[in-house]
Amino acid sequence: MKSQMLKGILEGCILKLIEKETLYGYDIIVRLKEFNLSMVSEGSIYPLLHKLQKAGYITGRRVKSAEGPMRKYYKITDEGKNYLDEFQLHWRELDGAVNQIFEEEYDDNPAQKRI
Amino acid sequence: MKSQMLKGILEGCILKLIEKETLYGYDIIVRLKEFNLSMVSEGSIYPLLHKLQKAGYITGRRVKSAEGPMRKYYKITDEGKNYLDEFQLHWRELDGAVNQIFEEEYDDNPAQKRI
DNA sequence: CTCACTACCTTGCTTTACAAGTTATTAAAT
DNA sequence: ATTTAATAACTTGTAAAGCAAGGTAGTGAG
Repeated sequence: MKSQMLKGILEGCILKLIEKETLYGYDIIVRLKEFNLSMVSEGSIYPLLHKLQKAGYITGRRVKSAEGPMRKYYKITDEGKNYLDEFQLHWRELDGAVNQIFEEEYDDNPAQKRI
Repeated sequence: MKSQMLKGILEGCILKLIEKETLYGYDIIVRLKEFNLSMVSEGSIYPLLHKLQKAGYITGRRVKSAEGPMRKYYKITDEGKNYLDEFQLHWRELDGAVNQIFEEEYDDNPAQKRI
């Protein structure tokens, strides 16, 4: 997947993941990779998490881990939920517009092409 | 629509529009607005067209117009078509990933939630 | 003791997008 | 004749986004 396609969208995705369940940064990276967003790396995620926290969309708290250094768990705020709703609307608009532009023709029977 | 969601995607969209038919910059802006990509403006489009031309993905030629100054019509190249195919693959991946993350639960009957 | 995995963070760079301006042509309105 | 509006292309300066490449540190296995 190309990286420069992600601008702005990554923010919404990690906010959505945090909305579903409280997560820490490293875990978010692992999960995004599971969703085939393979290009996301720590240099993208951690600064974004700090930005979201500064904006008041998430809150973080440090928790000791038995398997490594301390984890910083993030939780979404009410403001964050509002922002996420907005993002979702914008994403749907963008998604619809781009898919409309790239819409395929029905080549197997052009005469009966659907409208 | 929010503007910062567009990074990278705008490029693919205008390349696709040029693939469908030879277009000039001003017309591309009008068409993108018709697709509800209302935030696109000249400051985004013209530099992008120059970048695409420099990369060899499109070629431009100036044509006189009866309704105003000269138009610069752009046509996609074979290289541009290859690049567009790549873009389309990447877009589908991104689209699938994001929609999976934002997938709604089937609240009306959680017990029979689809897999 | 070293290696690998986990976990967080920062610096510096490139790319992207866009607001706000400029210039110029045509046609309609004043 | 002059202003206005629409058309059409372009540039400058700025902000934002993403990421590679580094660093630091804890845990556990070999």
